[in-house]
Amino acid sequence: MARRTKEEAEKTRARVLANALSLFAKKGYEHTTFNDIAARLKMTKGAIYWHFESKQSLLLAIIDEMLVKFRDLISVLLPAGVTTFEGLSFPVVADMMVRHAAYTVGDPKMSAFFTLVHEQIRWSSSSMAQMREDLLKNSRFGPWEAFRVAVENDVRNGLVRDDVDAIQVASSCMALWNGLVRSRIAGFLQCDLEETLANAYSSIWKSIENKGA
Amino acid sequence: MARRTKEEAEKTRARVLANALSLFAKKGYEHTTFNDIAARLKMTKGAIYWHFESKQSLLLAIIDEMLVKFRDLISVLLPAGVTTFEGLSFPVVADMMVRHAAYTVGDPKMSAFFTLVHEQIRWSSSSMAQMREDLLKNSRFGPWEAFRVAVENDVRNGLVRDDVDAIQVASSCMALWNGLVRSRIAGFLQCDLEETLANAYSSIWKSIENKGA
DNA sequence: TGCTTGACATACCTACGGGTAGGTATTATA
DNA sequence: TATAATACCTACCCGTAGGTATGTCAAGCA
Repeated sequence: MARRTKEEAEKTRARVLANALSLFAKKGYEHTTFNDIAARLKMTKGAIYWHFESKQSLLLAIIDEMLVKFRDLISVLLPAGVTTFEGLSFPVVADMMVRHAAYTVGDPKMSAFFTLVHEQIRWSSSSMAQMREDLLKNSRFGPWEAFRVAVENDVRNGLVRDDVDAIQVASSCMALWNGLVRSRIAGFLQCDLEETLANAYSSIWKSIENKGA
Repeated sequence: MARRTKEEAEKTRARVLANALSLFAKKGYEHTTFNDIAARLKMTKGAIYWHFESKQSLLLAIIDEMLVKFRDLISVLLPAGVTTFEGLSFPVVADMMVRHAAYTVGDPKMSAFFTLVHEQIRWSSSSMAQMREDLLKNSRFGPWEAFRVAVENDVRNGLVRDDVDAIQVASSCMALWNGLVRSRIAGFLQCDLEETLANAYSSIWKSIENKGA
């Protein structure tokens, strides 16, 4: 076989990205070789090296692609007309995060990405330092900040008691989210994700809301 | 150097176990070589192979050792005179798990083990299947079951509303525990672990307790 | 005292995985 | 239509890590 047309090549690149994500998520980043990916695509290692200069740059391309998808999803989840997390109230953010969880486990690419990032990459490796930073900013701090800001807003507006620590609440909410989504994707969760998460967030809300107001 | 006495050899074995755990937790199981461990102990690879027939059997020995420690800890955490989880109430189990968390992050070996198990081992590998099973039974299902049984007891005794789903509550409690302890060990947690976990469990308790009783 | 065995050290084998050099046929381009 | 760039394939290099075979010397025992 020989040279393909430009759009065919673009398709090939996309197939490499998709199949690499799926394999990385299933077998682990370090235990997936270019030969594995190539075999699945009925191609050779060299072909992949033509599209991506190194294994790490392939991973980076996957992450970049998914972060775009991630940001798109966030903006879809925001209430109509709203473009930032600023000014939202806790129940709104909580509801967003419940739908976020539902979408994440429902979309194969998203749940593969979640698995990849949370279970199949050794972030402690020094070569991953930069990537780790980027991801941390985008995917972890985003929602965490949203919860924190929401609680702070609610305290200011008298909706939440002023002895409540926003950082504690945000940390708990994210721990719940990550923990439940993880168990769900790993197949351990014995109950309904959306319902469980919504109930848990509702418990937290009831315990922090200012009932005097 | 040549042959050591029997007790010296036993000490050597223990040092291998301790240093391997520490290195596995820091660099990852697969990225720690026998040479790494040996170098730290000022020994050679061959010496380690004398004590452990393979890398996996070394890991297994570490896990076995820590699971014993784990079980000891559980029995220490149980109220005086109590030997099983049966018959306990939710607040008691929650308090145990808060202290469990505090102990885990406070003990270097325990937190290294937690990191190893949760972040530095690719459980999806087929060779890990058996080990995964064992661990699942011991460390994950244990506390989860404790929470579930406690809620069921409380429902039976009228302490908790009978529309509460014990499985949902147990899953949320474990997600919180794992998520918060993880962030804490990874250095992300911006608030006090014990206080945050206790507050979160308290929120859950308030939302499920039978206030009519 | 002498032989065996235990507790290592040394040197090696082998497989594998990331990456590269060079070829090749096609396709875009002038 | 000649030429260059493209989209791959084939064959290879090389470092590394798990594992092994063998050497060595003191401890322990008869």
